Amino acid sequence: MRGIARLARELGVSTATVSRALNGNPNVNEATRQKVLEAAQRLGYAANQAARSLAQGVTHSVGFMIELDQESTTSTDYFFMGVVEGMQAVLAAHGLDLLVLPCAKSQDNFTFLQRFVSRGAVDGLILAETRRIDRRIDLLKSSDIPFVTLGRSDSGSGYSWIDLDFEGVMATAVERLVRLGHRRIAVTVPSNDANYGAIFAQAYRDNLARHGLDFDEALVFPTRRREDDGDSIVDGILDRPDPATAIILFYEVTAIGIYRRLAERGLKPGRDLSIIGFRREESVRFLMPQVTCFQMSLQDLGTAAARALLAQMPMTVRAFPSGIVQSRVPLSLVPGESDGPVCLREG
Amino acid sequence: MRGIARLARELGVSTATVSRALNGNPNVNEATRQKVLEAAQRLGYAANQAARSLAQGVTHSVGFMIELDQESTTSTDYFFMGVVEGMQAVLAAHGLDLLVLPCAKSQDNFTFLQRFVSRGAVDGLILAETRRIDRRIDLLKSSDIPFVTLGRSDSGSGYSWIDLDFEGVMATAVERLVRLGHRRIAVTVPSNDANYGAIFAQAYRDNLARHGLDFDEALVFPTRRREDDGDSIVDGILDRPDPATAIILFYEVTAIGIYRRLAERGLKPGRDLSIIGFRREESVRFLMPQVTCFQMSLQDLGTAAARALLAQMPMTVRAFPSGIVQSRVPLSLVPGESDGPVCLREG
DNA sequence: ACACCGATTGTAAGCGCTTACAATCGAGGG
DNA sequence: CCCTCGATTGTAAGCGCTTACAATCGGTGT
Repeated sequence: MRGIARLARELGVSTATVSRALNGNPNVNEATRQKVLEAAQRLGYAANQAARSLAQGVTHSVGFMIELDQESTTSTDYFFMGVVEGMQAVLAAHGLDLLVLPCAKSQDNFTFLQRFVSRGAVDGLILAETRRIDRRIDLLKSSDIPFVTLGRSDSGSGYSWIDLDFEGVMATAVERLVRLGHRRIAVTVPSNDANYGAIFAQAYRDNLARHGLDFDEALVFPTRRREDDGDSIVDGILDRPDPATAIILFYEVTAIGIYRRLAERGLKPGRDLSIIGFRREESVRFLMPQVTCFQMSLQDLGTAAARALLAQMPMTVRAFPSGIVQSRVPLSLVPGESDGPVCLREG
Repeated sequence: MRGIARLARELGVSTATVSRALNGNPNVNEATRQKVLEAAQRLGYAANQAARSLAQGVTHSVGFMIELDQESTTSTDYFFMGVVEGMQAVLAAHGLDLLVLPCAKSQDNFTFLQRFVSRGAVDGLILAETRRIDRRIDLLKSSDIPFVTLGRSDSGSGYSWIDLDFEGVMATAVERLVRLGHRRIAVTVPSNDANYGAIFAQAYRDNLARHGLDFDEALVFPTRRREDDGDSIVDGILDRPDPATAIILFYEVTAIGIYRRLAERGLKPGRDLSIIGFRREESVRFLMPQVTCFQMSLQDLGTAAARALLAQMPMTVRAFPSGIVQSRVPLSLVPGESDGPVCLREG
């Protein structure tokens, strides 16, 4: 005999009483509860997870699905750990375990997710790297499992998401540059299929318009998250009749290549070309002059996502309202020396 | 009625037959199996995880416990993603799910682990950041759950571990520097309580001895994984009667601070001070001159750990021998320009 | 024609826990 | 002193799946 039955026999009570005592059920004599807890402690007993889930119909755990991208492993990860930290803290406070579920880029992320969902392995899900069109969202919507996505998609609106405030970032960046006298502002956008690229690009257009600036397709540079697009960008910006005087980077690392190319051409970042990076990255911290960029708390992003999830989960106590949450976490500007007043030196 | 029973009724067979068909049991008529599979597919059926685990006594999942260090979140993560990728691939090929279990630095990692173990939430475990003395290892040894640690500990030897080949790295580094004429070689070691620090330091002493060099406590610098210990290191090395001419860094980022200080003193890395870094890092890729360092495949580390775990799990098919595995994954030297022949300029 | 056998399927007993419902007991009310 | 009621505990029916064991059936050997 094992498990709860053993404990029960040991104490001369029924398994029901043990179960109640362990689960904080109020219908147990306090003295009895103490005896049970003591014995459980002494025998190192912990309820079997599977049996519990089966009987209760819930797992007390939520999954955070991430995708492992062989190519950019060294980068995305760095992003997630902070986020996971925030999530974990909030979920743990509500008695939920966070399971990070890594999906290899090579396998179909839809099938991967489906397995966990249809098997009832988790009570809730958080998705990362949302696509513009993402079947996973439809899947989750049609199943009845609570979920939150990190990033918006175009898959309708009846669900919760948390995203970065790309619009706010872009508004601040453009306004800052305009104040400094810039009228021709270039931009880099991610070249992958994640939705944030489209959002970032749209925010760029919107904010140019807001300041009465013309949009020029030639000033938009798709980049990957690596430092070596500097040459084409710098040359593309400057070697034209109406060169741009500033650029906003989606990936801050791009600054490295740009700095390099500027140096080769005898130009100085901040004077001959103003540069504003988006999300602050570890590997760029040491670049001089420091890149003006935007910073955020990854932990906050995580806690926001966790809370948005909890808001949909059936539970008795909750420190915040329930329902659908759609919000953008703000980033703050970290001024550097990579931007400055437009340089009046004429080509 | 739901689950397997529904499927069974739908098909006019017993639940036992459905279960057998779904689980690849050979005692099922092939035609029947096809019908079952087709129906399951059609109805989007997948066996309930909890019920399955309860009945079988196994979960088909393994946990990878990592610790979230608020301070170094931005760094360690980057390490894990590659590792997770390797693990996931191997485990998935054996029908196991990998669950990454994040433990907040603030909570007791022993209790955290214990919960998952005693609740039977996973069939196997992989531990990261092993301490010299690590109660978790004793816990796992006394429970009967298969496990592997990333990193050695002093907790006996009857268990599997995978570690980096610190000894090999140090041997190569010292030998390289000795060949270049260096006789006074400094070292930085991590200042935390993980076991690898002690191992690295010991390997340093051993290899100095091997080449007949004296060990000097003053040339050992504890550092954290950040760039700003450069001043004290450079000054500590050079402002002494018998300055060191080379240094081996545990954390490659330390090179950034060192370069900076060297520059301030009008000195050049590779000429006035030879520098060899340990594990190659993203954020140092752009430092000039490039740091000579050691590189490894994080994926390989992950696959090695996963295989070592599988070697202990009860299973019928396995592509490699079972038993305890203790191995070190090698790193390869990436020559840069940060080291060179000892500079004969006399103080 | 009969016992026997392998292939296939069904029956039913759990796996360890939760929980609706019944049972018990002592106290307070009439 | 009997009845009702609240507090506490026990009983037992599942939760959805696996699997040992029994049952069925068509074919074989004699």
